[in-house]
Amino acid sequence: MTGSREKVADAAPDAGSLQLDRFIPYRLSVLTNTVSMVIAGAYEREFGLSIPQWRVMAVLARYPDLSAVEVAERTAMDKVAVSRAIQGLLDDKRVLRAFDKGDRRRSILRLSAAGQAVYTRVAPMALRYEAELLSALNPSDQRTLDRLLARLMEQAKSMQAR
Amino acid sequence: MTGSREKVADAAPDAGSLQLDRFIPYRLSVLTNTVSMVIAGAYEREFGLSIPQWRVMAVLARYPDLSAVEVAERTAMDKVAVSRAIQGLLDDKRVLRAFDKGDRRRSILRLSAAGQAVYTRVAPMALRYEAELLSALNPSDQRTLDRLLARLMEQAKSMQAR
DNA sequence: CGGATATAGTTTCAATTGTAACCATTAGTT
DNA sequence: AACTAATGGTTACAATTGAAACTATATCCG
Repeated sequence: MTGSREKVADAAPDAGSLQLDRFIPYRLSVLTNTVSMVIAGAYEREFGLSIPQWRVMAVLARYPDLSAVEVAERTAMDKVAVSRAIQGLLDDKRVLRAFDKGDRRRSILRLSAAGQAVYTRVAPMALRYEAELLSALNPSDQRTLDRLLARLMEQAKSMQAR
Repeated sequence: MTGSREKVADAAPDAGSLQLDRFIPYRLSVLTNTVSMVIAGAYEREFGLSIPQWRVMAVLARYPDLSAVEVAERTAMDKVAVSRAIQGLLDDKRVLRAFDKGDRRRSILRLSAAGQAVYTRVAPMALRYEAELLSALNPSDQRTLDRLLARLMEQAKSMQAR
């Protein structure tokens, strides 16, 4: 019925045959946005935390006394984003800041008691969301995902380097 | 050596043990951002196209004569983003807009000849980037990725629904 | 018909984000 | 010491994005 003659019809011939909903970068983007919105909504609702703030708290919980640039490295955020997240956390008294004796530019950051308290509640929630997402995959596929993400990240970084 | 007593040490005990760089939503986000930046930079540099504009063109190439909301559905963008992308494409004369006879609210969008010409150059470039990214995986892993993304997207949508 | 409701799309305004410029301090060089 | 360059961090400004309000048209229902 459909294709006996040429010149389009309904499904266009298409340069190199690209279909958006099969295009991996697009699918990654949609997936990430959906996941982020779900989780960010919960952080915000329950704790008044933005995603950047959450990331900063997560690294400070595990590695206290980092400087802002060290936080930036470990969160894949730029230093401006880190500065802003920290400012908010300082305002909310969830982070304490000191400055290095030997190098007075360098800040030394850690969670306050209040920050710790918040963190011990956010972290399990984050892990539950992750677990719920991954529950769509069996354990073997979960390990595979882990591996594929690592490889893709490597490759993406090398593409970025050029 | 390390763990015979409790109460911290250097690597914090951590609520439920969360490590940011092992946290899937974070890794997805970093991967997506990296990939998007690489590709968006190329679209912008070579064609003056934003990612939203590129998405709109991709669906119109394949499905001409959609309305703006139909474009929105097929690009996972909201109607404001679509409206703005289309405005830019109209300004650049890469998209033509007519209005439905029977329902004059409804627009009917398609690529102009110039838009088609651009598209036939962008699409192969997009596919090359995708191929380069995926070249980090063997064919079997590529199929697996496809499957896992589909499952995760399903699950993310169902989480969002609540 | 006339009034409420819904839909397509745009505009407006606020919040978020990115880039560049900017202090302050430290390190290197002569 | 004095000058330059580099580093840590913040600020300022522009661009992007999101949410809500708005216009126009169409539909529903009495």
